[in-house]
Amino acid sequence: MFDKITPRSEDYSKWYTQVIRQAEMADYAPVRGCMVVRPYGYALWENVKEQLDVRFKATGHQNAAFPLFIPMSFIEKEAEHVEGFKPELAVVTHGGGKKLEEPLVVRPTSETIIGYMYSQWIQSYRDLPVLINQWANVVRWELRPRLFLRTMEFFWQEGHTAHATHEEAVEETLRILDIYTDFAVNEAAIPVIPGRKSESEKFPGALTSYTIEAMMGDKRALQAGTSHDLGQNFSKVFDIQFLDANQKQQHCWTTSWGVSTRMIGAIIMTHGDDQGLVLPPRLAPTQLVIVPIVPKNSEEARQVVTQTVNAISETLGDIRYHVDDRYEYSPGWRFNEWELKGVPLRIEIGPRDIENEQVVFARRDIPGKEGKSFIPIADVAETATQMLDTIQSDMLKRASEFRDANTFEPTDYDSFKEIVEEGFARAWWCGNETCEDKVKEETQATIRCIPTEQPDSDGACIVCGTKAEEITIFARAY
RNA sequence: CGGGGCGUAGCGCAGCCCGGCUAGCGCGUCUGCUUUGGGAGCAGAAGGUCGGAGGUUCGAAUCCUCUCGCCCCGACCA
Repeated sequence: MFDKITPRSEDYSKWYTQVIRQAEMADYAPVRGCMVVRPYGYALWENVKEQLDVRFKATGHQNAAFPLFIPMSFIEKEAEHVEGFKPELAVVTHGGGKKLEEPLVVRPTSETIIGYMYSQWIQSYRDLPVLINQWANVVRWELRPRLFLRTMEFFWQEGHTAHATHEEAVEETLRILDIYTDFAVNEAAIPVIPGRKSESEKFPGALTSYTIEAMMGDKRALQAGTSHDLGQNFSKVFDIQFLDANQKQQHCWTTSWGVSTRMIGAIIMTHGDDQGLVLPPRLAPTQLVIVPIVPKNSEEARQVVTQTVNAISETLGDIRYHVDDRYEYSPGWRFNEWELKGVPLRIEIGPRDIENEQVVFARRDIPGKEGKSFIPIADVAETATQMLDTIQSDMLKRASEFRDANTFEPTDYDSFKEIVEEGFARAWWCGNETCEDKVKEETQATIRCIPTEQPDSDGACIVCGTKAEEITIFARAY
């Protein structure tokens, strides 16, 4: 049933896979590169979905569903888009036993088919903006899959909007980036850096791509969400036009944005430790687990424990709790199981506690004795609610400190090259692609983003030394 | 596609180099008894087309040929 988990320091990648499988988040499917999201992993994903969905709806978006299949010719319409996605397409050539007239692409993303529909739905400036999101699965033929981070089929939300002006589209793109940042920081307890992608890293077909970048436990970067200003690139090839108030035909300005099941991977790698998962209380499927401890030879003691557990449970209100009364497993076994699964808070209740009218609280984010405390039975509900909040904010604090401690500001290229192996490098960049390529070639690090927040001053490019206007985050990425 | 590793019980592995009795071990499962405050103990039991095909041989998990699949590391990527 259980194996000792490989410590992160020994082999981070092994640790990651073992945690996912042993905590029953996901399993490998019989098809290469595909995964099965198991109930525990899916419950976490549902909480992610819910929190994002609430935010989308609060900003006027509606959900809809578009087809899984896209005519090949659609993908080929936008030059950069084809070039970017062609290598990773899954293509259906046969259907119903016959060769198809035109091959169908299994959607890798839906700008094209949604753009096609928008061209039919939008006639007038009065139809704008169109603000639609879809929760869907998409397929990209990845060469090197990794559970949650990069699977051939993955689940995500993709928002697609159309606007009358570029200003509005930019505003929308940045509004979503704010939503993603807010979600990552306040729900997932992941500190992220919002910013702009470089030309070479942007979405194929976009004018500008924005991203939130996070640092994982092995100090590598992970793109946790993206929001794209598509300009008029898609509206021109799909003919999404409207008549403005001055009776002039104009092309729409469109955006697209997405967060995927990769977010689960980000949560695992930001917070997990050598005991397993550590889930942020706000997203954890189970926030609190109660582990009753009973002696088998005393029916009476057993009943007292059960009654106390029941009484406490009734006071817990909105807390997502679970009582683990599998007495066939020893208490130690159950403790370890819930630690592996990352449940933020555990309550232990045995006869000894009941005598003292108290219970034991154990915080998942502080392993061992330091995370344990005795709480009077009467105060359980109130303390649990407070402690979950504390755990949530402590997790964010810890992750932020870790990131900051591993973010460096090198001043010359030699130290930059060393430092970028060890974490994030914040450095000036002249904006020139040759400098970007040189870094990539010599260090494997890429430009993760040009942060939205910039200092007032100018500087010298870390690579070529010429005048640079923007501070840039370089790092090795997933 | 290049480099590496692995397919033997539900899971993890040994056996293979050097062919030979009935294919082992650990975990899990089932039964019984004892246990329960950090992954319980004892006793018993069930569980196998050795990834697939072909070949060599009196005899193949083991040797040869072909084949399928998966994992890890690189190039591509949310």
